[in-house]
Amino acid sequence: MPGKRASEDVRREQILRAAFEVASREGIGSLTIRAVAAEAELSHALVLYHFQRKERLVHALLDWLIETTSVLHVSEDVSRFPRPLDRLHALLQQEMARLSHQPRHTRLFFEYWALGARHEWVRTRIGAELERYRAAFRTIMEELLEAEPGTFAGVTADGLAAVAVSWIHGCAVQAMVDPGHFDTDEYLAAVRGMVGQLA
Amino acid sequence: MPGKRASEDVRREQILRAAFEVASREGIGSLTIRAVAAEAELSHALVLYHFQRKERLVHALLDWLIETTSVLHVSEDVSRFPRPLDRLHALLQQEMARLSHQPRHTRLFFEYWALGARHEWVRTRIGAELERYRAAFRTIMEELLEAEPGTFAGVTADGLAAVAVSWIHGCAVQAMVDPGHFDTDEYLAAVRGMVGQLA
DNA sequence: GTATCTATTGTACGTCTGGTCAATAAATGT
DNA sequence: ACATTTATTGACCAGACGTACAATAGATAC
Repeated sequence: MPGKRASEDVRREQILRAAFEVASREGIGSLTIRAVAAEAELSHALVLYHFQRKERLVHALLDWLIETTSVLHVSEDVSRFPRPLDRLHALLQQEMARLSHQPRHTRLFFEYWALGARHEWVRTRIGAELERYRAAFRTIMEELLEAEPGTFAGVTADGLAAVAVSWIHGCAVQAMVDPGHFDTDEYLAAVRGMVGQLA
Repeated sequence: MPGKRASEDVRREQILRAAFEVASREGIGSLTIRAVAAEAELSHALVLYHFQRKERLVHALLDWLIETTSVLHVSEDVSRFPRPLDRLHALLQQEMARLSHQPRHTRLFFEYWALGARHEWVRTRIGAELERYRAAFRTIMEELLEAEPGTFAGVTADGLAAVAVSWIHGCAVQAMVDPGHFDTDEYLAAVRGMVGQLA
């Protein structure tokens, strides 16, 4: 009674895509082996054949999510600004836009983050990814500190990077809470007002 | 075989406390009627007797969570500052400290927020609470705009309030991601640097 | 004291879950 | 051509789940 065959890689990818569909549509809590199998139009025994235990599927989905989410990248649009402050500005805008344009990825990432409270593997995996994210901001923050030493007395590049990451997350939450009212430009206008010298 | 009796109010409160313990310890996904009953040392049938369906228990827990979480309050410590900018500063610090001192409430609230993506009742309930939160910030933002009209050209009090709420959320996420490194004062020092004129 | 009400319990049912396993057929090697 | 490997499946299991319900005992009314 077996159906058509496929290579290990192809099958795993197919199953992970189905898992993403289920998880982002119905939540990680409703991510069951049978639901994934139904989404992929396979038997649930086959899902277990490729992933052994549910836990491994959940972990593999987090890896897949991180890999397929477009990572933070200091593009040319950002790096062409001569002033570090303008580069930071552009980078923040880019990241706000990116997170609000990949709402399903972002939301699922937040769900995994919540899951991390009770599962160490998830917590460390997400912690590592956030550290990478923070490190990307740290570079631009070091340039900022060097360019305007007087303005940031007693503040480290690490501290600024953490604030930037925190800002992005708060922005992402806001965009998902109130997607109708959320507008990147309007949001940045408020930021400009609050942070003054960036304007 | 029935055990000791209690009034409706006392029993409901007891069950809701047990539900909070279970939900904050093991997550909303693991919030089962039987687990709540075991936590409260009652039969699971009694939990259903008082809440009819699981869905109603989940809703009642969200109400309980919102009611028992210390709400945003402009205390005297905040309102005694003459300059609106200093009041905003103090209010942000107060809220950052509050959220990081009620980590279980805050985390559970975020879990409900994630749940809201798929359950309309949860979404509207949380939306209403966030609106209340935003409204509390709006007052101080209006005073800020009046005091320093030049600095905030084209920015509305609503926009500033949304930014403030977003900031608090980002801060809360950061505090939970990295509770060891998180320090309110250090965080605010970075904020002062970024927002310049607040210092 | 007796009857009524109601908070509480044990039990039972049907469903869904993660996981195991033997059977099967497609692919591969020889 | 035949033997071996392996991807795939349906059937099955034990446990947990939400929910329903009759039975029971504490409280209250009369």
